[in-house]
Amino acid sequence: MAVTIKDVAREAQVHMSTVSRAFSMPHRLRPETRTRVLEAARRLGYRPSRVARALTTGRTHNIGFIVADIANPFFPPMIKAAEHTARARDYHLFIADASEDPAIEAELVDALAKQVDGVILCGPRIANAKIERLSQTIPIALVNRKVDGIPSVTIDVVHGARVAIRHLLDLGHKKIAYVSGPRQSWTNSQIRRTVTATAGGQATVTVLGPNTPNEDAGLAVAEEISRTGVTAVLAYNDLLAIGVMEGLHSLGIDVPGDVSVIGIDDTVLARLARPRLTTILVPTADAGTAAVDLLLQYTADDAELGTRSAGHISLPTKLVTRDSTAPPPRS
Amino acid sequence: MAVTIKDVAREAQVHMSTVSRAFSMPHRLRPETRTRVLEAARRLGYRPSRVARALTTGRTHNIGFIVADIANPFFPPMIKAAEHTARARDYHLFIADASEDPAIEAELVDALAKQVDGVILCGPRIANAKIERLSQTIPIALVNRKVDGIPSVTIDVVHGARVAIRHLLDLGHKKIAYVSGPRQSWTNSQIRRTVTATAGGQATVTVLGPNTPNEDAGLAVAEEISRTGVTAVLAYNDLLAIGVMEGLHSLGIDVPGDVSVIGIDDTVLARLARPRLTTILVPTADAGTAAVDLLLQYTADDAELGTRSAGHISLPTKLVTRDSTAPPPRS
DNA sequence: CTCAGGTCTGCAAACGTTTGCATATCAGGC
DNA sequence: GCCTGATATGCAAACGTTTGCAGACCTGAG
Repeated sequence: MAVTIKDVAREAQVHMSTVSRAFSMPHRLRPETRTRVLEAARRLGYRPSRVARALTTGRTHNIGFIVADIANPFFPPMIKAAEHTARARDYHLFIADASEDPAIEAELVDALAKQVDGVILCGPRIANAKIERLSQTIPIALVNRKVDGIPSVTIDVVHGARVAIRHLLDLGHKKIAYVSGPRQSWTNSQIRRTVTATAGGQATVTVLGPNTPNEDAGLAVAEEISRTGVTAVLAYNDLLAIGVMEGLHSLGIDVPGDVSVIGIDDTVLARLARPRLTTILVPTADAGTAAVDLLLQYTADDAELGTRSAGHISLPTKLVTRDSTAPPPRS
Repeated sequence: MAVTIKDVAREAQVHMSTVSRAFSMPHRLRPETRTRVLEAARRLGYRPSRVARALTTGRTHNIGFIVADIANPFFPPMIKAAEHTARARDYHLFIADASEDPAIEAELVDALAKQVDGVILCGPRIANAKIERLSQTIPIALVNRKVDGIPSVTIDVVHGARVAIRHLLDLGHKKIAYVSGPRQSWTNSQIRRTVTATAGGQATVTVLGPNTPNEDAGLAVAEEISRTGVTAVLAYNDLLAIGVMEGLHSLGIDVPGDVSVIGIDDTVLARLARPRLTTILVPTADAGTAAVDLLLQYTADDAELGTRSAGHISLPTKLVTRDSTAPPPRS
């Protein structure tokens, strides 16, 4: 039914293989033949079947993109950027949502493996060992996780967290809470460590969590925050931070008058929330683009010869000061 | 390198075809043989190649999902729901972002056509005629557009808009503006028509636009709003509404004191914005699920026999009253 | 014991490409 | 006019499945 290479061959009075070459190695054809073929193809509306092509070449020109939660506003800009760069390189993107579940995530990699040239794991929740095992099967690139020998783009959240905490210290806060994210998140442990290290002797740090990184969890943790008596909160992401703000508000606690709140990611929400959320800007779109390029470069290297070079890119962060932070109340 | 059906056949001492049948028609095998094959497959970690399978069966078990703008918070919940239901039916989802551009959208359908069983167009920007033409090539399902003979899920935005306008009329507004969305949006024209019809003689309606449905466009249109002297605004979506609110705010115009604002979609943003945005709830996740099911049902019908039944589903909307609407100022 | 009918499994073609190899064509040097 | 060496195109196998067809085997009835 669909028009195949054979139809074009007949139309252009050449062999299939010539048609094939007209697309994949045009310079090997006599100009005259080439245009005749291309013309015939155009007339018939021929599009090569990527499926058939994949079967012989072993390259699907597809990429799998697995995220922890599509609905988390952190991801869409990244997905969008990744899709655009992939398309510019003539690749298509499979997308899959792992629902913050390591088992689903691993299963998705396996399920996709046979029809993609590589997989990008965004904010993976699976263990390093498992990632290493999976990457023997299929090229993998990582966002927000660093594993030796595997291409990855990380975000310099250590710097971000340090700046955030310094900002709070400068304002005079002595009791700070870190509202932790998911246990399996690499970013989360990076932040936690940085927070305590940076606060040093200058402030006490309470860690609350782990939490699912959404607004509801933030709401739920607000009560605990009020009990600890801290005057400032850094949250794993904007969603949690916003939940915390709502929660505190409904407890009659003023932000930033009584408690300062800082988020991470600088999603759309941060600008919209009231008070406008002070947060750490994370270049998610750049991360998406970089991940695709890193993966493609990795797959282009010759695996047989073991010449694969796992690139690594680190993206900068910066503090965006808005209205949710202020000096602690004097008491 | 990857383990194929042949390896399993050798391991289980049967012919390839038997292995194939062990997966696709297990009941046709002697139980003993079946378990022997399945066991061998498990031991070798065999996964059938969807690519090869697609070549013979003509079914890829993939769906293309094309949206106008991934970063628009209207879409992620829909994508998420679509991906989950697709997966539950053993399908994978290609995602593509058309950047609000009809030409790109059409090109994406063509590009994807050869490796999917069908395409879902969300908020298509292409003309009906073009959609009809494309759907001869490949099964298409529509979200937020209705075309004869093509499965679609629409959202009862007519009801939503009517209720929104009545709400404004009830509050006593006499001069209302509709901040229009993209020209090619079907939803947009539905709303515009409903707004003027509902306002009837009770209020004057000014239409502002068309606009790209994002915050910046809303911001830009605020000035024009203040010039028209309207006391209430309905916007094509939450993004525009929020932009409008910001814009009005920076012009020193109070919402809802001076001007009431209503959005559409009830995205996360609506709850977060200050004042909290009155808006029309749209069940996006349901739409995603329904679209996948409609499409699969449509592709399952036998095209040769012309027995395809294009299902149509309409989803209800409702008004969510928050803080951005109030009676007009008495002057 | 034979044979019909059913159940199970092997055989090989087909799906739409790509690609190494073989063949045909051609230009140019002698 | 013949040979050499490109250059251009055809040929056919291969990629990993599925599936219609056919052969092998078995059961039970006559």
